[in-house]
Amino acid sequence: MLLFNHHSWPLLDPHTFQNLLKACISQRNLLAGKALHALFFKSHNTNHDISTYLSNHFTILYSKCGTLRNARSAFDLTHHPNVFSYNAIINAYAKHALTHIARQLFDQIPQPDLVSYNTLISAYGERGDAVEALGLLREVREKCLAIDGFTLSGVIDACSGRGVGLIRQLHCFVVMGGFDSYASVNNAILTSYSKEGFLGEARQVFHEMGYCGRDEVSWNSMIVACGQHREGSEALALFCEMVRMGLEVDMFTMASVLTAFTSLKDLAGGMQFHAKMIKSGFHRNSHVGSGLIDLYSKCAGSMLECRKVFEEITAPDLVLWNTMISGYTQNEDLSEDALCCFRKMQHVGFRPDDCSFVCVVSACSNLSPSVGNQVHALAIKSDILYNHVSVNNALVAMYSKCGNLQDARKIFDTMPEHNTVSLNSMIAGYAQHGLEAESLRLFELMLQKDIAPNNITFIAVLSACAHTGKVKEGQKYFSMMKEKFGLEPEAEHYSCMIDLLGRAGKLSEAQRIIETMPFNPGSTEWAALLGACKKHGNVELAVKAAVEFIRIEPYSATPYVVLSSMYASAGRWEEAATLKKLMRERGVKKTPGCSWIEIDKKVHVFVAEDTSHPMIRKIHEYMGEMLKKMKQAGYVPDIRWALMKDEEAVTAEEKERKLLYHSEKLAVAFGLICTKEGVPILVVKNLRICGDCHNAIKIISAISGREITIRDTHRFHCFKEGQCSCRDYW
DNA sequence: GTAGGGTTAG
Repeated sequence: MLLFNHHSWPLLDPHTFQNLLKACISQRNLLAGKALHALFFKSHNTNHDISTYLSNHFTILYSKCGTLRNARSAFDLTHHPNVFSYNAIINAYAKHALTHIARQLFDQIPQPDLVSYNTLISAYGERGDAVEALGLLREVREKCLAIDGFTLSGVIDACSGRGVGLIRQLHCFVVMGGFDSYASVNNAILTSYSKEGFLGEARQVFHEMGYCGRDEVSWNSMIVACGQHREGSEALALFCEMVRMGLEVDMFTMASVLTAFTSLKDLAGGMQFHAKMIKSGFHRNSHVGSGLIDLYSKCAGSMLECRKVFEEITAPDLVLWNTMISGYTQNEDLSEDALCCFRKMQHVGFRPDDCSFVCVVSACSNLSPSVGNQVHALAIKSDILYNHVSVNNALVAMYSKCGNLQDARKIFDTMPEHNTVSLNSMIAGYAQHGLEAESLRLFELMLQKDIAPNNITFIAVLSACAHTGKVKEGQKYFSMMKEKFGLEPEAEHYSCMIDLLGRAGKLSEAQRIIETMPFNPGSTEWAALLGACKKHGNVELAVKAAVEFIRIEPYSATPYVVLSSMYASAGRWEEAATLKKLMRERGVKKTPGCSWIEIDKKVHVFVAEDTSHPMIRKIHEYMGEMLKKMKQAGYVPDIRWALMKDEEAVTAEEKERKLLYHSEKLAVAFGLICTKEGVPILVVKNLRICGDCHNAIKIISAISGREITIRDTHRFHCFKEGQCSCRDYW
């Protein structure tokens, strides 16, 4: 665009120079801008006004082009920075998530104008800091500056995710102030309603905008809202309408449509759409690519496909990398790959942002605790914890999943502020560890502090009640959900209620829930009922639950295994054998039990009766000795838990020996051998802990004087001085 | 000189 050379500079009059710089700014032409900057230094321009004008505009240029360092030095060289260049540099810091520096600069502006306020509000909006954003809004009003659409969309964005009540208030404010004709404001309101789980309200905003009041962003936002609420066909209908109306369809639209397919788990539809996009070249776009990667990782579980998509992208951006990391994270077996991807991303020059950390930290929940510590250290070094509640939340969840409730609480107590997710993570952490009193106390605190609970909060609260048999409380919270907070219970809440009632022995009430719930019950609900039947020995209801379970998930071993062991316990051997035969014929395979433990940053894996570990002889010897002591302390092996192949005729002694070599016992024994007196032990298991192991480890904890924690697929069992944190209610 | 639409935690 700029054809000149520096020799022509003396001939370039200041106004032409100004115009050229303006052109650089509007076209974001960094290269030409830098050339102009070099000329500016050589020019020794004596006109003070023009010189000031130009200095200010160089700050704006660099800020817009995203080169923060250049922007800062241009800003520092400006003797009289005007409000324009202040605003530009504040925005640049905000875009780099350096809100505290943005704030410092804002405080230096002699007379901040509305744009200054808007810029800072949107910076707080980006990090969801409602308190600061609302404070600034108040200031704007006190100064009698006229609020505009930018102000409000920033404030709404900041308040998004803090409960629908706040959004309703803001919506009211918008209508009263006559801002409901601003597309941007309506778009922000629409999105906030959707994020809070209120699709109806989002839809209403969209409809009230009318065709003339909408812009492309409105359509895209509504498509995303539908996708998030699994209204995929509505999303697609909107997309078709957009095309029919001749509206511009861009990368955002494409990405939005993809979220609809993903939420519907409609892989085939998504793939067709992918094919169409290949024809139009959209598939090379990073925005669209992240939608595609999300689709393939969530619906196909195929990271291979994701990698193919990734390789097609012309200019991968940070979001694309984050989506890849998140894809690996969602697949528990690929947590290591998530970590690799995180490293690679940094290697090619991307600085991980809050999202990257959130994804990688949650992958660490499936890895050894020391990896989590390392990533935590990196987060501290990257200075990301101060600014991002989300990363702190992920750390709380990671530490509690890794069995380290103390560190989880430490982070929770030191984080700069709490939001709904923070409370959810901590409440769920306590619930998983069987500390329901702490869980419920925190929930009450949440209500006192006016932090709005959401669907996830209630899952944690209800599961805390279920884990400890607090039926009445559970029922109270279940009805509170809808009555007090307008939250519609989802399938998972019904599962919790079935679990709560079932475990407490109220089987018919649990059955009634499953029969009357407003969805078709899935395998989770039947599994909860089946588990309850096993606990309370109701074979007839168990058969019904198992049949339904198998109908939904024909290849899951759970219903077969549970039901056959129930038959065996009831002495109904023939039926137990028939079931096992059926299982074989149908090719249903039982997942082998497997436990792991980390010693000196190395993970040791044990499979039941596995003899491949180099120290296995020593472990067996140790267990033999331990068994003697255990028996003296009153341990009676519960051979019902020794699941044998039906054709094997086995003696009680053989069964006892098999029990002794269950994976969790081997891992615990290994831990006891390899660590010093008094060091707590953490073992992770891929299935639920077996009843005999539960009993045995209680006794081992007393004999060895150690704290032993087992994390199974349902919860934590923390054994100490002969007792388990679950108080045997599991 | 400033916004709202793609990825993320429980």
